[in-house]
Amino acid sequence: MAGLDPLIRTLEARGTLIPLQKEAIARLKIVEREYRPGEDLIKEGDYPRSSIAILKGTVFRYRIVGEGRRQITAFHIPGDLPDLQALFLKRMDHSLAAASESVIAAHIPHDSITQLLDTDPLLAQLLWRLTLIDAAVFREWIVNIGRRDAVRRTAHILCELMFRMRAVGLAEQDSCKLAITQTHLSDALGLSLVHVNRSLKELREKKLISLRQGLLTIHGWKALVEIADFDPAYLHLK
Amino acid sequence: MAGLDPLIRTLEARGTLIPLQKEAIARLKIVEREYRPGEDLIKEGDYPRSSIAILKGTVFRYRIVGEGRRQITAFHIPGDLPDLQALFLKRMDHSLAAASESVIAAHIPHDSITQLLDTDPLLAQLLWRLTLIDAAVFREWIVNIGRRDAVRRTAHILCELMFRMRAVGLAEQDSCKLAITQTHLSDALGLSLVHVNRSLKELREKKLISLRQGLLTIHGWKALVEIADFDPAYLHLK
DNA sequence: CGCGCTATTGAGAGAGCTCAATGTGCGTGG
DNA sequence: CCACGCACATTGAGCTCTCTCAATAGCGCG
Repeated sequence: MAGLDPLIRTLEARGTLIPLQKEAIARLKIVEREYRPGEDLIKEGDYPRSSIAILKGTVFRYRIVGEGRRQITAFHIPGDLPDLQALFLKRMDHSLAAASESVIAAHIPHDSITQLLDTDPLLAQLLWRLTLIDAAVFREWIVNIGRRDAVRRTAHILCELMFRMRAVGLAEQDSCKLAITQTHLSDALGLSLVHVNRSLKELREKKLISLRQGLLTIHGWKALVEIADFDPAYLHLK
Repeated sequence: MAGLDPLIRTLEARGTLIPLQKEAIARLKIVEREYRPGEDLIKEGDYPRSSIAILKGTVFRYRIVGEGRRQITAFHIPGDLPDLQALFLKRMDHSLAAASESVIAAHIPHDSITQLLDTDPLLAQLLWRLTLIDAAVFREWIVNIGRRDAVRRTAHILCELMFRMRAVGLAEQDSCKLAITQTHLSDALGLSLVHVNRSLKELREKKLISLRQGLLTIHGWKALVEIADFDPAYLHLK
């Protein structure tokens, strides 16, 4: 029963589920699999036949461009469905990988999702909504990379991650477990590793954050939000 | 009857419509409205009660950040549904404006869209698919802004726009009408106006493109695609 | 104990930015 | 029909934010 609990929490943070729907989700036949740090869950060009729900760990989407330059386009946390779009966009146009910690993912066959959608239009709407929120986050990332300098940009992504972890009950106090390295951050922010390190240093020296060994802590939420110009409206949480 | 033809062409470029579905779309009650260059169609914070189908002209989505820095997150061309997400994400988290030419937009009440979705699950899937493709384009923009230098980045967006115009029959030969200025491009690419001008100059001097008075022409498609590292897979066209 | 991954710091180089001036085309009023 | 205003495009020049190269440090694990 515990299996898809994270997914249910994620759905409830963004919409409403009645008990019957939770039961239907809990009844889904899933295959759990563990992935090593850095391992790909799906590769660009794949045609997945099931969708993934993250149960544990951090996952990111990425594309390699030019001569090995990597751009991360999203981070995903437990409860997320990072490849739901493959339900209707058959071919993967990007890859999905486990971040610095081993990841446990539930594979849900497309067939059973489709079946669920057919019988429950409201749940279908909620899943659609989830993909729309993904898109809203992508837009915010465009804004972040396009128009904020390195320190604000770094601050913004940390605000987003903490906010999302909180929304699904994965943060306690001001801390949450986030197994991402500075290399991940640099590839997500379109910055160099060195510059991310210096931006983090600046935030650290202002006593706003600490990030080490997979633990993100925000000591000065208010000031960080101010620097980042962070407005959580785009996350469309309840 | 001519009203929503651009929308039908856009849908058919990304999925299949049977005659019955086209008729249902053609029967939708719409209100057409014209917008002056620069005018907002929708503003951040609005709660739209209808969705927009662009019939003529170029539209863009944007957000203002910090001290008036604008980031454009998408361009939209005739046939596009640039605010379809508002169907399930009630509050707009960004604005929508007409580019340099007057725009004609059809307003389709959410009620009639919802009704259509309820009675036609396949059409619902196609519209869902449309929003997923939007998201794929957002991802590509993240990659473009995050990891490509100015010239490649500029080349890439021009490839995308031309490709999309072609897909809905709005390009002839190597030219298409695109009423966007260098200011729009700079806000879309996360570059300064001056630098976009210089990037365009470089592409122009290599005899690859020309862009003036709202007409984009690509003289060296192959070389441009090469420079841009452009792969249209992310547009998920048929 | 040493390898490998991640983080940190220094320093020089460069892509892209800002400020500022000039050019160009078009619509409008006299 | 011409002068003017306005929006957009172009070019020059100096500056700065961010990058790359390179070296060092810290930590966990076999």
